[in-house]
Amino acid sequence: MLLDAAEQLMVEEGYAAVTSRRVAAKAGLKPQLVHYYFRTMDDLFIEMFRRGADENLARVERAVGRDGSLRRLWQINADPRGAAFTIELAALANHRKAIRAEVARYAERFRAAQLDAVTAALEAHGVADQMPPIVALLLMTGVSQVLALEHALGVTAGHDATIAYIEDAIARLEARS
Amino acid sequence: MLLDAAEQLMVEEGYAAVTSRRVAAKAGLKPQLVHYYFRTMDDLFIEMFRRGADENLARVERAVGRDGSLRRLWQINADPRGAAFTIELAALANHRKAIRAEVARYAERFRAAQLDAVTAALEAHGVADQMPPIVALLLMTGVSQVLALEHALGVTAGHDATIAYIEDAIARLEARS
DNA sequence: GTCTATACTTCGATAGAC
DNA sequence: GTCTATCGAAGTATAGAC
Repeated sequence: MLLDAAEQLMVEEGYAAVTSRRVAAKAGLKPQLVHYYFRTMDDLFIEMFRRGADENLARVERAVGRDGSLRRLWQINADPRGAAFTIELAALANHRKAIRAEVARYAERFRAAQLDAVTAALEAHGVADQMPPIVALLLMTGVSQVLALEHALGVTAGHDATIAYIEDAIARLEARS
Repeated sequence: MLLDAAEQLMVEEGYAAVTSRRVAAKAGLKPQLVHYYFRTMDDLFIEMFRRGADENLARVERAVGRDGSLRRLWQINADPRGAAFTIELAALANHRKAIRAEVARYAERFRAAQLDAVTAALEAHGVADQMPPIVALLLMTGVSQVLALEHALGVTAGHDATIAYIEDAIARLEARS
């Protein structure tokens, strides 16, 4: 309950709103219980992140295990849920070193899980020599990230055209084989 | 002096560290002067953002005015300075609506300034029909953003390959005409 | 324009009863 | 495991002297 409350607070009002008092209030508990279960707020942040990261990683690995197509990978990356979560997390990691180490470790695992699928897909379509899989993955990650960030800001010019372009490119690639 | 102090604090320790007491201390002044000059902390944040945004926009417009090549645009976007600033700003905009409106307005002006240059460059190379300029711009923005964010986290796998790929792609495009 | 003084709120964290 | 009580620090903001 406390972790749920903390996650919700962070997405809705930013990491600065994740205080022992407010987290406890949202969970209907007393602030002291936050310290009872997590001792410090840093501990709570780390637990909150780990829980979400593990879920997300498992979700990607399951999806890729069933269907490692570029289309499927793009769908996973393009999912705008959690954009606010990602942004807050990046900001938080920027100046809490315990969080930063945790996020960096996760980012590498996440990247590796996706890279295998991208490599296999590009090789299957016979274009792995034209673009290194890691480059394709970073391009895909980057564009989905900027779309999510701008969407959160309310700036969406060119988004539909970009999504259409990428989906068309994937379709053309898949039609080759 | 207060705006400099605020900007530095935000980049180094996050927006939560930008308090009247700390900003004043860094500037060698009393906290009350922050309120004398900006009344509220929201006002300070907005002033701080406007100053940086105007500088940045002018810098891009100057550069594009002199040399609107894709190479030049990529260099501007790939500049990792201000990555931490961007991340904190996005997080801040996420939950302070006064800031959010300001950031959104700026994002649109910034995008427009670059779009003109990308459009002209793609047309000059005769490839504007293959990829809409707005798509090229969003791809470029996205990849430079993800590179900056990961760099801040200390995750840099594939970065060199991606930069090399993009620079090579630009070189091949420019060699056509 | 800068200072002292101050009101009021919220924060993290702990002690100790039950 | 949950409670009451509490400490000390830090936050925003204002009033008023100089």
